[in-house]
Amino acid sequence: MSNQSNGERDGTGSASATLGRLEEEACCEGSVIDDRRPDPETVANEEAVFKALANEKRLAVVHALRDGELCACDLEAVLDAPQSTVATHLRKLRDAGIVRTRKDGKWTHYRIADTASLQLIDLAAALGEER
Amino acid sequence: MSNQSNGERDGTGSASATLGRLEEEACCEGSVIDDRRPDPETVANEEAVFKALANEKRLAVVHALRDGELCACDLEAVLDAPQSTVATHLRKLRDAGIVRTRKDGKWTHYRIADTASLQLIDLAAALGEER
DNA sequence: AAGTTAAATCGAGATATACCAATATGTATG
DNA sequence: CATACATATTGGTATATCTCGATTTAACTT
Repeated sequence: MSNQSNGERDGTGSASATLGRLEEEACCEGSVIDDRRPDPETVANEEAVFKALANEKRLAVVHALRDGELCACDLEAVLDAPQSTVATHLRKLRDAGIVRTRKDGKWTHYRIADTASLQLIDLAAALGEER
Repeated sequence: MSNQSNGERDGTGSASATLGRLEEEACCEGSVIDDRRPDPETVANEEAVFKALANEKRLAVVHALRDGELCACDLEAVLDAPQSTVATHLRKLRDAGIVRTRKDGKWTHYRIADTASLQLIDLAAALGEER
């Protein structure tokens, strides 16, 4: 596991390398920092997706939709929660682009928008197990 | 209220099934529901992972660690936030199993625990874009 | 041991999210 | 158009999470 037996030199390098002895006195360089800052827009996208899925009930909805679309009333039964609560969660999943809706008369059918969401969830489950 | 019409066939005449025409009068079956309920433990695992990543600063940390481990002080600089704030976020990532630590004297080095986390983030970014 | 630095933890106020009853909107049907 | 039903939205409260100064713990250094 750990890895990092590696031995990469931690980047202190530079002048200290010339002396070599006791160069352990440097940790925070300052040069690294700028390079490691991620693109804010990318992070915002990721955050939106993760927030949408960071909830027990919304995850249960996505799981329920794995085998095909369901109407809101079915999902209400699956979650066993008040109608307004379920509707709010569905709204958030929709806003996040995780699910799409199909209107059929007075019913609204929900389905997974992109199978990538399912991959995402499977990955998270795997990661979560080995905690 | 919730429940209400529930699953019983709405009394329009149970015989409707025999005719079959205009059988669009049924949406919530009741049979579907039980089959579609996910395993609570699985959902809990997924939720823990998604919660850990559903935060701008913690995502920035994971991104920063893509290219290799960094010490807490480096991450403090990356996030540009007070030390205690950063430490709290790192604690959460550690509790969630997203990162691991290596103690080196007075420094603590953080690294990604499992590259699956990176896949996870890439998937989320892709999903987030096409919103 | 006293002083210094890195990092973790604590405590409390600020912000966000979840929950759900009540209400509103939309769509059929009599 | 009155009624019933499916779903969406609203508003207020409960709960959770974020933030950060202050404090503590731990590992050096002199």
